[in-house]
Amino acid sequence: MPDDPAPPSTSAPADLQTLATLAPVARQSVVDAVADRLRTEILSGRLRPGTRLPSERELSLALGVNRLTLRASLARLEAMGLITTRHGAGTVVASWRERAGLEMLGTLVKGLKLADPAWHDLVRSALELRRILSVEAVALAAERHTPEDIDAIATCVQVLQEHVDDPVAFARADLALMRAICKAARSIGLELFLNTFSRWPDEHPALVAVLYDDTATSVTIYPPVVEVLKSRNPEMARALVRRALESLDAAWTRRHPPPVAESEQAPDVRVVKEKKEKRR
Amino acid sequence: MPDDPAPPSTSAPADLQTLATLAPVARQSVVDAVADRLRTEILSGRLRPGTRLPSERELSLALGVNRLTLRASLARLEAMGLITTRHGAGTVVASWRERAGLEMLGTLVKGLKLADPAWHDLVRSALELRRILSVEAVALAAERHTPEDIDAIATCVQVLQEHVDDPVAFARADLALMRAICKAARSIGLELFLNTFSRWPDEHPALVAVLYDDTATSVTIYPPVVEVLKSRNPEMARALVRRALESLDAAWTRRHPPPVAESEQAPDVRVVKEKKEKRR
DNA sequence: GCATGTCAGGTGGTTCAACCAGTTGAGGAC
DNA sequence: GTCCTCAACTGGTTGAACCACCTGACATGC
Repeated sequence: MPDDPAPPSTSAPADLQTLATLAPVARQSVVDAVADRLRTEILSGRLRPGTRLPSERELSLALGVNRLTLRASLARLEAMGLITTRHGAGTVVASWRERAGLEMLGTLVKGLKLADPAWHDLVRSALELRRILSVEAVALAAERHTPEDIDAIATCVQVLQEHVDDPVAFARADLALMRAICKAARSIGLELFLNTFSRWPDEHPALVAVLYDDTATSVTIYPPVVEVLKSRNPEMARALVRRALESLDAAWTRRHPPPVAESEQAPDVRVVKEKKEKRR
Repeated sequence: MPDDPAPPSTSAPADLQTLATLAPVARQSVVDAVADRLRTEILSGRLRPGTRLPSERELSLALGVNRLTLRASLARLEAMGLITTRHGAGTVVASWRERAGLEMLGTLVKGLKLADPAWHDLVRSALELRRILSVEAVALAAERHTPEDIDAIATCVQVLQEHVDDPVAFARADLALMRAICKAARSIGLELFLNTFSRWPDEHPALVAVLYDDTATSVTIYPPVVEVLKSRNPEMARALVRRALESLDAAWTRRHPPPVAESEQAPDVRVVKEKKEKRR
């Protein structure tokens, strides 16, 4: 290993800097590996919706794993809404655009390169969702919050300001703040919605780093939000947050322009044309 | 069986009416049964977040199923974000309010009675989410739609008007319309968001019937929406849809007033007090 | 000719017993 | 006291076997 960056060869523990930089070892169970493999095949479009998978016995043989292990992978894919299994009938690839949940958004983005126009479309979509969630959560919180809620939110804002230097930590703090606002909005639905994004700092740190690449500007919008919450005026809150986030998102788009200007829609996300009303 | 409603005893096939009324037999696999059982225990609060489950060997013995069957159930619960397993360490109940996805909303509602204040809170939350989704989807669609989108949407509206008499069919058509609008909005995120609700007619028909209990009024709001879409004015679209849905939701709340007026927040959804910032 | 019932072969679902692999904490060596 | 070792847990994986279910081809009856 000639070019490795100085592995500590002493018996003394490595310094903190090294430890912090050290990415956690990517350990993947067999089940994970198989599930990832099949997931990629489906999301990339190589396995089209409606395609029938080989039987579990064949597939397990082909992949070199035990049938029960394969079954665990398939169960995971089914929970994600990527396949449908029927006892005695077989397993078919489902239409993920119609069945998968929001958590698929992060997975989809991860599977694409930065240069891909589809990547940009997905990230734009994610930003839109965040904007929608934030605007409405603040509006509802403006109506329903208690003094305790305001305290919790103010604390979160303070924590946030301490992490301007680290995008991922900033994102985590931002999401903690959003949770406090959703709690103040008294909406379990919004909280569950938020949960989808809460996992992003852990599961997609690279993506989060790109999204929060201007924490210095982001951090300026929060104090006014706290103030407008106190005013208990949902309309004013809505307008303020919308304006702030639209300006943030516009700045982000300027920093990350779509790779191909002339293509109006992403050509690489396979939109499977299907007969409408194929109900049930 | 003395009071059964006239089971057809002739050899001739039953009339269509009877067949249509016949609910599909509720078949549940062992894995489903075990997963449901544990899910209920967790969502009801009898198994608190942080509680460590018995080992798989013990639990499978106690439930009278094979360990592999139990494992399949546990895998399902983990996918739902209700538990966390660590190789060698054990399985602990997770905090579903911080981990579960949006699809848990329907499950939560299903587990409660209509008389429960918590039921009302959850349904209100669901209505809020639908309103948010619809308003923003229409606003984005107003900016980005093509003539083909308008055609598809108009067709959906037509289908919708044919199902005013059947709440569940109406809901299905309403969701098909929403999908068309989300497609016009060019937002995969909104589509995935919508997918959570798309399963409701199949998975929670009773709930859907309660939500869509005034299809006659609902159906009147759609033609203006199509018109405002054509205008390509997102602000006007936003305002129109918001006003329409707020009025619909208010009427629904008048028809279904919260069971206990004085309790400000639902006491029955166990809000587990946890130390903040228990990060990672 | 056509509708109906039967059944073999293939599918996913479940069980069994055994072993592999990671975590934890008590206890011993220093 | 600190550190290492290791036994005794935990979940993860395997193989073979059997059960439950669906499908389509085929025989049967009208």
